[in-house]
Order: sequence, then structure tokens, then C-alpha cells
Amino acid sequence: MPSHQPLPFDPIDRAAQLWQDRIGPAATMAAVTNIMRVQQILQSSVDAALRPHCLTFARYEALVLLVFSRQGSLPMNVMGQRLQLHPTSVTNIVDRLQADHLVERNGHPTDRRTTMVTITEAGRQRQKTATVALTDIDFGLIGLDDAQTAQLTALLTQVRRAAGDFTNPS
Amino acid sequence: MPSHQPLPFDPIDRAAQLWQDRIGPAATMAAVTNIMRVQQILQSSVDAALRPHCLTFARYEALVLLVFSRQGSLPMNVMGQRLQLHPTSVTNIVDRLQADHLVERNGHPTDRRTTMVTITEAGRQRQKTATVALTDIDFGLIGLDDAQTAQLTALLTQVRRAAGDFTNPS
DNA sequence: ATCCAATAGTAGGACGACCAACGAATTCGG
DNA sequence: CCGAATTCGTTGGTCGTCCTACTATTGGAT
Repeated sequence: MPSHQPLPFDPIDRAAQLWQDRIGPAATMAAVTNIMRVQQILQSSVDAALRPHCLTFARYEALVLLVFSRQGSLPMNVMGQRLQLHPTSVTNIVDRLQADHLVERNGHPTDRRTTMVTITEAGRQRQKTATVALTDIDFGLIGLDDAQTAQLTALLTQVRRAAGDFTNPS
Repeated sequence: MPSHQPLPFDPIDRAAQLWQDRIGPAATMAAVTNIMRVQQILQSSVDAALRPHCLTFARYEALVLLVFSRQGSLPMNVMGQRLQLHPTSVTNIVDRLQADHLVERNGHPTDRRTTMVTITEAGRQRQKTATVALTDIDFGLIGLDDAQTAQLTALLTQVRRAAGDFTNPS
């Protein structure tokens, strides 16, 4: 988390009040700012828990994706689709995982354009220990009961669907 | 938005199902991943809308904060507290705003350590036009009705409070 | 009165995400 | 069958965020 000491008031709520007074309806702005801020909090908590294991959340997600795959191996572009990442971000992440010997790059058997990424045994091991570290802190998400967590997921999934993040009903 | 074409299924939901089968309870993981992804979508939409005005959301927020202040002027550290940003991030943002002549740096009258940031007339103008651009796209947040937006804000505010982001009831 | 801890801001570096542009390989249309 | 459009991955650059470390200033403790 940012090394701030907490304010005695909610800065987002205060900004929303001023916005309402001086500009107009502030509900959407408040929701968006909340998402931005909560993402920042979660990212910070998660990255702190992963730092001892030399991972970030982005790299951890990539490892999990590979562990879940049949052969422990996926093409770069498929990883980008599943993780919703730009191709250059995939390159960046795989570079660092490879430097830590957690994955390997291999050529695709038939299509010489595509690069296959394969998780190593060290990668599988690292993913397990990192998962323990993350579940220990509940992924940084605190203050919600099970029903509220489900509600949050439902609302955000609805936003993603509306934004065209995916097409089919889940 | 990322230049992906949408998948025919929800990658987050699919990952949650696999997680449930192979690792354990996945509700928290799914919620966290949803927040990360929605933040990314919103950031992308908002930045795209602001790009013609040579602004990013971070810099826009800084401008709004200054517009809302009494004198159009705040110390760097206060900006950091309100925007929940690391001091170095504030330096970065103010640097760029200053390079665009949207703000100025002035010395504090009594405390020579602190730097005051003052919005310029051009800054006020830019904030107005950028606000129009953002409200036109609803800040990128689509697919929710008013009640759901309020619900989302309430849930996220609860998370921030639990994380110690601020102390008092709103 | 002086030392010392705390505070304010900045510099440099790491990391993730994006875009623009590129070379290489593949696929498609005529 | 061959040229053009597409796909795949990478490089180089921008931006925002954070961290560590540093200087300057302030203000309290002794």
C-alpha cells in the first residue's frame, strides 16, 4: 500500500460532492474513481505478497494460465487473449519469467510464426508457493462477505460484457 | 480498449471454474481479477477520450482537484493525499502538466520545503473541455443502471474503508 | 542553543501497459 | 502460382506507478 496515513474523510466521496455541486451528476465519476483506487490497493497488496517469491500479479497470472493448460504450454497470442493483454505485454512478461527459468520459449511445430511458452518444473513449484501466499491474504480483498463478493463480481462482469470484453452468456 | 476481438466466453469465469476444480474456493480470486480487468477497460476508454486533449486520467484528476480548491492552488503533498498518490507520482504528473503550461509551481509563503501547485487559466479551460469529453462517454462505465452504479460504489467504498484508505464514516 | 528526527520534494531505476513500426511467416485472392 | 493482405512476435518509445535514496528545511528534545 502507498505509504500514506489515512485521511479522516473519504477523498473520493468529497470529490463527488464537489462535483455534484459544481459540475453535475457525480455517480458515475465516483464509481470509476472507486474502481481505479481499489485496483491500486489490490495491486499493491498482491504485489507485496508476491515480492518474496520474485513475482508480480501479471507474471503470477501467466503462470496460473500455463498450469491450467493441458500440456503446460500455450502460444503467446493465446496467452494474450486469455489474460487480456497487449502482445507487447505478453512479450515483456514472458521475458521476465524466462529470465527466472520459470518458463521456456519453444517453436510451434507447424506454424513457424508462433512461439510456444512452456512452464518449467520450477515454474509449477513457484506457482504453488505463490498461491499459498496469495490465499493467505485473500488476494488483498477484505471487508466483504461472500454474498457481497459475489455481487461485486456480478456487477463487474456485467460491465465487461457491456464493454465487449467477451460475447457469450457465462 | 485493447485491440483484441472478444472471446466467445468469459476468460475470468473460465479461470475461476478451473481454479475451483484444482485449487479451491475461487470467489475472491474472481472478484479481484474482475476489478483488475475493469480498471484496465476504464483506463483505456478514459485515456482514449482524453488523448485529443493531451491529458491522461491521472493528470485530469489533478486538474479537477486544483479547480475544486479555493485558490486554485495546493501543496504537492496535499495533492498526493487527496489523489492517493505516491509523492514521486505527484512530481511526475505536475512535471507534465507544467510542461503543458496547465499548472505552475510556486514556493510556499512560509514553509520553504513545500511547493505550491497553481492551475493556470489554460488549465481551467482544458479541464472544462476534457470534462465534456469524459461525460460524453460516461467515463467509460457502461452497462449499469443508476442503482447498480450506486451499489458498486458502496461495495468498493467498503473495501477501501476496510483497507484503511480513510478512517471516518462518510 | 544545538542536535536530531520528521517532513517535503526530487532523482534514478524497475515494472507493467500501451502504441507505432518493423521483419518474418502464413494465408488468401486472382 | 504469385502478389497482397493478414498474423505473429519483437523492438523502441511514452506514460504512470512505485521503491530506494538523497537534499533541504523544519521543529522538537535535550
